[in-house]
Amino acid sequence: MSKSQPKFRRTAPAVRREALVDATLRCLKKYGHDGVSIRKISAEAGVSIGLINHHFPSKSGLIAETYESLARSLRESASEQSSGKNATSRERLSGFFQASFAPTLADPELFNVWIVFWSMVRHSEEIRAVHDRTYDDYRGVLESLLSELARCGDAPKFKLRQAAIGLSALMDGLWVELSLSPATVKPADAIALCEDWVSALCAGSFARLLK
Amino acid sequence: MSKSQPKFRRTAPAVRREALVDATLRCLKKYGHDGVSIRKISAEAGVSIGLINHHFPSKSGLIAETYESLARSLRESASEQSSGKNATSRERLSGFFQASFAPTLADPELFNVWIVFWSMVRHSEEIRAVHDRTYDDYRGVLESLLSELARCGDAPKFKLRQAAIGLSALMDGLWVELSLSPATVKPADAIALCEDWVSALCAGSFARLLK
DNA sequence: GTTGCTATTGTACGATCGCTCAATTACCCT
DNA sequence: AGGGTAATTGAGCGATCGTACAATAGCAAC
Repeated sequence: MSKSQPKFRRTAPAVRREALVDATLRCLKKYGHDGVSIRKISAEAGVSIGLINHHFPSKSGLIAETYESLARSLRESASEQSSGKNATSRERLSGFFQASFAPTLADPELFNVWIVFWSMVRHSEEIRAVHDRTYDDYRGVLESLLSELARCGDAPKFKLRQAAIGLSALMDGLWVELSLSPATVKPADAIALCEDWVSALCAGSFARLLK
Repeated sequence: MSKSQPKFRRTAPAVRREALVDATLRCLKKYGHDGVSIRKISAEAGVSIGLINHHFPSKSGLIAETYESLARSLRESASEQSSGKNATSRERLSGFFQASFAPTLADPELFNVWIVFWSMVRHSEEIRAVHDRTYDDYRGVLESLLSELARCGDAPKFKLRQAAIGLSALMDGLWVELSLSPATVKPADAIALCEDWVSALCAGSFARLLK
């Protein structure tokens, strides 16, 4: 009966915070909205109930940080597939679509996590701030990809921001349908619809987007 | 001190159930996910805690019926604006867009209600059944509107189902963005993007949708 | 006026919730 | 080796949750 094992291990706050954020993400995937629970998250992380409030001011603070972390992770995953050096702007967009609707990102579990964040935007100031930043960044990525189209002469001049709003809406909507109705909508359908949308943009078929 | 007022009034089950469904909808609008509470709903309806479980087998049964009721209501609202007798198929689609993004339907409160339903699709069999039925109906309305386009010769032959999936995704996504980022996306933008999408469809610019 | 049916009430129960805080103890530093 | 720091624990608080169930009472039928 020697004291071979310490009861717990002290960890640098930054590391612990990240571990708690990871556990939160796993909980949201597993339980959906019911996963937003200090008790479930601490159990998932293998720590005591009290530790979370030592590292985070409140539950919503932890959720907000998880939102921020996941958004960054997804943005990086999708972006790295659209950053080929020797690719045309159109090919980069295709890569972005492929990555966005690959099983890793178009995952029903991830959708459920996102739903939890969306449901908190209206009532939590912290979450809304993260959402606004996240959505700006996302639209910015799309604007950047679309602006290359116009610059390379592949498309007529169009209203960049409105186009990005439209494309992000199309992608978001397809992502929702993929997650909620996987039997009806397939990833290949989603990609085809996005490709067609870009083709129509290049063809100048979106009259109200031209300038 | 005469017993002028009865303590409560007995009501036909069908009427009471409808009143409870209405109260549930008001609660979801007010409190979002926190509104999914027997106590809050019964307070909103002005009845006792126990009455709900007398008329509904469980909480999720009540939510499912509220989902069904709201979906029907929204579908009817949007459809009646697209049923002009002396309208072209294109005009009917425009009416559908106008109605769908009017303040009454593109309401952040309604979005929050919808989010609650979406968040329950994965873990509740009852809710999933309602979702599947609802989404089929919605896509059916769009397919019907789009099929007129082709029939009237306003558009080349295209894959009806895929087109409906694409248009419903675009509309859903725009509806999400309108609700979550009302400062960035305006109803007029949403309508314009939908109109452009239909125009591109009529122009045959969606190569992957043609057949 | 009386009876019967049942819609309705409201208490009770056990579970879970977020958060607090004093006690504990792992680990770095000298 | 031993002391100081602070990461960690876990019991406890008050609140809320969904559901069960026995008691109550509105209302229609006779």
